[in-house]
Amino acid sequence: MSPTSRGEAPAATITDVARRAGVSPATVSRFLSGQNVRNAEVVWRAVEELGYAPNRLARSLKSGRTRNIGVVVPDITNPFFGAVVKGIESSSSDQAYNLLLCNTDEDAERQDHLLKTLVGAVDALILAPAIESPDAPEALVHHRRVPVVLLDREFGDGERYDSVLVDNVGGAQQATRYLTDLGHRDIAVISGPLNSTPGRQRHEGVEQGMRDAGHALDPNLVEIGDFRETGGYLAMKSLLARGSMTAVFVANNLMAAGALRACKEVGVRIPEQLSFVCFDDLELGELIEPAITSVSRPTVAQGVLAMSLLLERLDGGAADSAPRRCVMETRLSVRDSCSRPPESSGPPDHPSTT
Amino acid sequence: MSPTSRGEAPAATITDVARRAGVSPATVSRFLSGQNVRNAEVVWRAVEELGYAPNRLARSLKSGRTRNIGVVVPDITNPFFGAVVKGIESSSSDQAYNLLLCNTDEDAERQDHLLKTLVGAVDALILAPAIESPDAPEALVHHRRVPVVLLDREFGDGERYDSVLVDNVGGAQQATRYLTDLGHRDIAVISGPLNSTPGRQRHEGVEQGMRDAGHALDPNLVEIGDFRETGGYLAMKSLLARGSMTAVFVANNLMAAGALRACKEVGVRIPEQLSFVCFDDLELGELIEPAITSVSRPTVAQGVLAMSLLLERLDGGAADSAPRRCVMETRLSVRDSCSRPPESSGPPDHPSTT
DNA sequence: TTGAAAGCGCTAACAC
DNA sequence: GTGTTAGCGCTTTCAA
Repeated sequence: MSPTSRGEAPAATITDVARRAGVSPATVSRFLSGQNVRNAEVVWRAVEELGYAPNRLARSLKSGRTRNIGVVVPDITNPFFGAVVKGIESSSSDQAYNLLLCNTDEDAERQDHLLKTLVGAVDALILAPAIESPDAPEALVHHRRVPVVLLDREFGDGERYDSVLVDNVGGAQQATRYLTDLGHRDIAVISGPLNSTPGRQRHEGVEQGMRDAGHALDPNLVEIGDFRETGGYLAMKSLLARGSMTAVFVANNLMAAGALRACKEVGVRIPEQLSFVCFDDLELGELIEPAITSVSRPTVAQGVLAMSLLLERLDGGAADSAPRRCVMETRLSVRDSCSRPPESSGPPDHPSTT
Repeated sequence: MSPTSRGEAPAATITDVARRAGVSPATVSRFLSGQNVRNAEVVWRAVEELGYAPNRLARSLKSGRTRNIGVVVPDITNPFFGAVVKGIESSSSDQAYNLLLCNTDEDAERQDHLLKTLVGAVDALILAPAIESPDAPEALVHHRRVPVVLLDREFGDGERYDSVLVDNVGGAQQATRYLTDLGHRDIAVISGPLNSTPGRQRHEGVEQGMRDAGHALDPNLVEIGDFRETGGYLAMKSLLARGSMTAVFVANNLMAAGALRACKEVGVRIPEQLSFVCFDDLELGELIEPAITSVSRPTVAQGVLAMSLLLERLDGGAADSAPRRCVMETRLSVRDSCSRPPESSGPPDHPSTT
């Protein structure tokens, strides 16, 4: 009663091939792994005729290696991670590794679950931890034998893994100084979660930048977001309702999109009424009016680097060397979203009334 | 000479647990699968103490099932597919399936390679084929036993798989009629590859819409793009150089972004000089000036549906029923990128000179 | 060069 | 309820 008899044959095994070729399974195995075999011709034909493909599961069980690499990111729809993944992909495919791409949705619990199921299914891991993870997740600690590269974010307990990071402090600091140089002093910040590496470091960068100019961050002009669009929107709404800033720094692209939406909704004109800088380039950045000045960083290159660190641990000799920490540089891309503060806020260097 | 001795112990096996608990491996296996066991307490403790986790490879080899689902998309950075993946994820996690997300980069060869390595590693597949695939890839045909759901695109040889699609013809047609109703007649089209389902169908929809209004598509105003940003940019550039259209329909979001960039570069004002419609909403759509009128469609919901079709084949009873073809509706989201054509192009209903 | 045999870790009969 | 046994498909000693 099966629809058609063709296509229903269970996949051919190495034994089937061996039988057909009149040799032992061992010989077929050797042939497949490129060793010299007397009847290579015959074996090859048997393989072809049966459409034989080795069972990866069995192979992995035997060898202990899966040739899979797990890639765990908090949000695959964030263009930043999308670009990183492209970088990872581009340098993994040649190496005959498969990528298991997974999304944690910034959820530590989900991440833990994911890692648990991933261990055993992958030979190595590239992990951009969810923001809520202060320490390495249990699943990771338990299985130290899998090489791990941390991406974009670290754990509080630190330097036990290879990592690929960017100079968050420097980037945010440079952006802030750009604003102070324009004459801004009342600068608002929409930061990311301070328990995440980029959230904390970018915040520090802003503080640093303010200090450089002899100012201090007004606690009343600080908002903490969640690195997501809605967080940025709400934070900006809140700032606009109560704040008196002339400029704002937003800690990532998604929140920046939300913040811009809030500005648009309220009718705040950028840069006339408010100067706007953010960390990370915005998707479709050139179409947005005005083009947003932002802290740019390598994205694809971060992925490529992460992958090459991993490959060194896997194939190369660097298996047991000390963890490496790579920090990549940022660059301020000046566009059209910043100007000098409106005159009304008083000449920066002559404190008038207060 | 190993750095530390701790953490180097090979992962505990079921036999280790059995030994420690003083029972047989089979008993441990039964305990783990929820059967009643006399010394459950003891076994449980042994599991805990050893930090035992079953080897998924061995388990899969035995059972023949991996509890992995492959998701293959042409471009993970396309927000459309990002949203679809979110939908897929949301309905898969509860079901204890892992997602292996893969990117083909619209490359048929890469896709074929991917599918080949995926077979055996997954129990099922959700596939949005690369545009170049006229027929089902060999890897798929060879392994009919894996349930497949086609997403967004079909193969030329058709209805052998479940599929989740949208009404491309209807959506494009509606958008076109919206333009003709506004009085446009010289409507340009930037289509996707005509050998892909959405490319062809959306093109047909435009032709249909033109016919409805008693017009015909001017071959001189048709460009074929590749569904990517650059393709849209180049096509628009080309149109602007030679065309005399008053409106343009762009077949997807990425090309629309490119086309808009081209317009901006050349200084064409939308909608005053050119009305603009596209298929698929644009990322950050609300921030773009003007907001672009587009054909919206379910995205997350498409993912959810695809996953539920798959789960029915996997767990449910529908294993052998006929393939189902689900076509979801689109909706025209009217925004600010269209207006009546400039007067100069002549009154639509009074053919003046010709 | 090749075949026989053992075993990777787990589960499912089958007997007790 | 439990232990024994066999085997999933493959690779890899070990002899020949």
